[in-house]
Amino acid sequence: MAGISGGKNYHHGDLRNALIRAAVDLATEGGPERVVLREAARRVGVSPTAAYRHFDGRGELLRTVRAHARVRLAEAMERAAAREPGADDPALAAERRLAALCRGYVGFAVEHPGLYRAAFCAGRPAPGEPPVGVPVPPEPEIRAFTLLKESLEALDRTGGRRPAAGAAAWSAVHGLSLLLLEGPLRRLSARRRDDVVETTLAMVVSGARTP
Amino acid sequence: MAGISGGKNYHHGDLRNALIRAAVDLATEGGPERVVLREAARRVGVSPTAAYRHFDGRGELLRTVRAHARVRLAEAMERAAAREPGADDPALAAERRLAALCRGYVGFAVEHPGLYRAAFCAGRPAPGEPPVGVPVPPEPEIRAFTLLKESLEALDRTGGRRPAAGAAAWSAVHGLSLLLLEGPLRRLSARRRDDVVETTLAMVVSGARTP
DNA sequence: CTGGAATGTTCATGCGGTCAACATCGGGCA
DNA sequence: TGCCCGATGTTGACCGCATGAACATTCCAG
Repeated sequence: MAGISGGKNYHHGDLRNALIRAAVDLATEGGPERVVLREAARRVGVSPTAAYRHFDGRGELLRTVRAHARVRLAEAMERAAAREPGADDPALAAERRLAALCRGYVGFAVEHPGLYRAAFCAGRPAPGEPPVGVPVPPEPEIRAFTLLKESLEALDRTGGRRPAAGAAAWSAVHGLSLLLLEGPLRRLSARRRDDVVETTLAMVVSGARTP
Repeated sequence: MAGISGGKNYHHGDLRNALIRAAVDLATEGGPERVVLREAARRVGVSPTAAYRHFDGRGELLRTVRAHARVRLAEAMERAAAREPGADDPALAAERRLAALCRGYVGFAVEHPGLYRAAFCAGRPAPGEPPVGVPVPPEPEIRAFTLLKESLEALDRTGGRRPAAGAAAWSAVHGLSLLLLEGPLRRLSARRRDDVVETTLAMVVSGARTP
């Protein structure tokens, strides 16, 4: 057992998790492209190749970080929705929840740009890393999307809804986040940014309602 | 003059443009991360460092490709809008144009994934490339966005419109494109993809209209 | 106790970005 | 006309990164 014994000298004891933590830190600091195997190893105080005992390579390390980031994103969305006051009218409540989830989504992206970008980085090989030949394995459901879908289904029960509205809503918040983070909408003042966010949310909600 | 004389031996004659062409090809094939200085030079048949006589480094080469890609994107949008039949009702015509522009946008992204991603890649340094210290210079207007804005202004003249609706519309098409390209919406059948696109477009149009 | 399985380390290869020093070419000025 | 300088390429070298092979160190099961 790796138990509480912690770090010996030669054998780290919990290298895998230590590397993940370091990699998540790196992603938080500079996004997925900053997740560099050697740097993670360095931070943990171990030789670069040691990581290969726990990961297939940089790709798998990055995928692990991505999974972590997706969980954090979903948590942020749920927190935002939980803060939202309820409403007597179920239709109104459904709308509010949808908007709150979206706000949580964009808020997470703005507050943790690197992590957010890591959450959706493709497994695309970076230059210097040979491309994988294997077909991409099916990915697990992304909770952030599930939340949006469920929220839209709730709206559904209170009125008409367009099919595929979930993807449309997701497109809007995802695109907005990226434009704010690294696109031409970056360096918007917080005030103007909120305007854009609210306008987009209104679009999402009204777009989901029109049948 | 570099004239028609073309390629001597030692002096290429038009290296800059040849490199740009090669780099655009690379981006078309594999997106911005495939734009590798050494490879571009290789394709042109020149030594890697020769590129430094014409570009500040990989970063500038990539920025040049990005500018090119943005122009191509705008052209695709305008072509799509031009194909759209007019309408007697100016309001209807405006809606149609907006939808057509968006369709052109997403269509370009789907048809030229690499180039599209290159169009919006941040100047973020790739690993192996030291980060630039200089503050990012202001970027020129992006024509794709201008087109959307103008289209929304036209809609405006025929009815109410929310402020910042341009950014909202852009967010939707941009996010949709990325989700289709490298996000969880990739490997959707063409049929389902069209469904999602149309639903998103409906969201954009209806969202722009509600005051 | 002890030997094999785990887990790290060292060494080496190959690719990419970039810089400095050197080679070539071509056109303008004496 | 002829030569020299600046523009344009080339070589060679350095550094970081991803990875794989071979070797070292521990630890635990038998």
